[in-house]
Amino acid sequence: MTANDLLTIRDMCDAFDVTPRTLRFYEAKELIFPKREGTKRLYNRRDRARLKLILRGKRFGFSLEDIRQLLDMYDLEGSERSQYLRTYALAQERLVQMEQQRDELTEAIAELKTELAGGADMFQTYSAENKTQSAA
Amino acid sequence: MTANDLLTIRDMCDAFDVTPRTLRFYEAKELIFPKREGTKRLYNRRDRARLKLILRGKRFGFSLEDIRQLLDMYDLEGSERSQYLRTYALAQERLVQMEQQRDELTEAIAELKTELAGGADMFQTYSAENKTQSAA
DNA sequence: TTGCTCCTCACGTCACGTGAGGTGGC
DNA sequence: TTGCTCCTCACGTCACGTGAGGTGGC
Repeated sequence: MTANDLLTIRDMCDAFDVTPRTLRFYEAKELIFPKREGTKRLYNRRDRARLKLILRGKRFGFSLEDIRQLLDMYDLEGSERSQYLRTYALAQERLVQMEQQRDELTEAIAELKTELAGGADMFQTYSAENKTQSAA
Repeated sequence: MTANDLLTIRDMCDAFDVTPRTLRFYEAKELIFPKREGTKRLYNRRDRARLKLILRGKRFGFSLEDIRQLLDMYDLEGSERSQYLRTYALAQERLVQMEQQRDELTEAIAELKTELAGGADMFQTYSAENKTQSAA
């Protein structure tokens, strides 16, 4: 089972493209629990699975606290059904927020493009008003 | 010139949908400079123009420090040409970043939708792996 | 006197970044 | 002994939120 060997913090950083500080921070927030060999951290297959989910949750915009609770829920292995419903509801909420965020971004992009294309810059109006006022 | 009358902090909050704390924060960061009547702040037409630009800059994803520098540039009214080029360059950079951000969001949305549609939840894989490991 | 709005600290939040200073094993 | 990697505080960052405690004018 070579897939279960232990990785150092450096290995983890290279594999998941995160900093050591990030891994230590997630541990302080009780999201991952690597073993220790003396003072050094060692990450096994389970730690890697958790980190993968953490990073995925982040991409969806969940807070670390939300992610921790979801992870804990599944560790307890309580009622599968209620867990599923809770996760589903949270995911739905997030989806709506993400779509709204995307729409706002799309709008802002269009706005900025229009200004750039028009040869106008962001502060044209302000600059003009400023002069009008000075002249008044 | 009724457009130049002075607004209280409350008026400003209502007009721009921000909190008093936000206005005081922007002032501490030297982005706006309302007059004082005793201890109370009073915002004139120019303060309003600046706030409008600040909020617009934020929508484009500029940091408050970036916005402050852009605002200062136009207050100095130096070389119009160089100012324009600088603003244009910054806007171009931001546009690229915004489009990238939008693409990432769009991807994440699609991913989350797929999972929700498949009846799978975010943690299905983890839950399954966890059991496999327990059983091993 | 009571309420309301305004004010100034100043600590808290979120997800880390960034030194400072120290240890372990090749 | 020198280097490299790892470690633990602990303060800094960004854009505010959130009380605590106090003042002014109707």
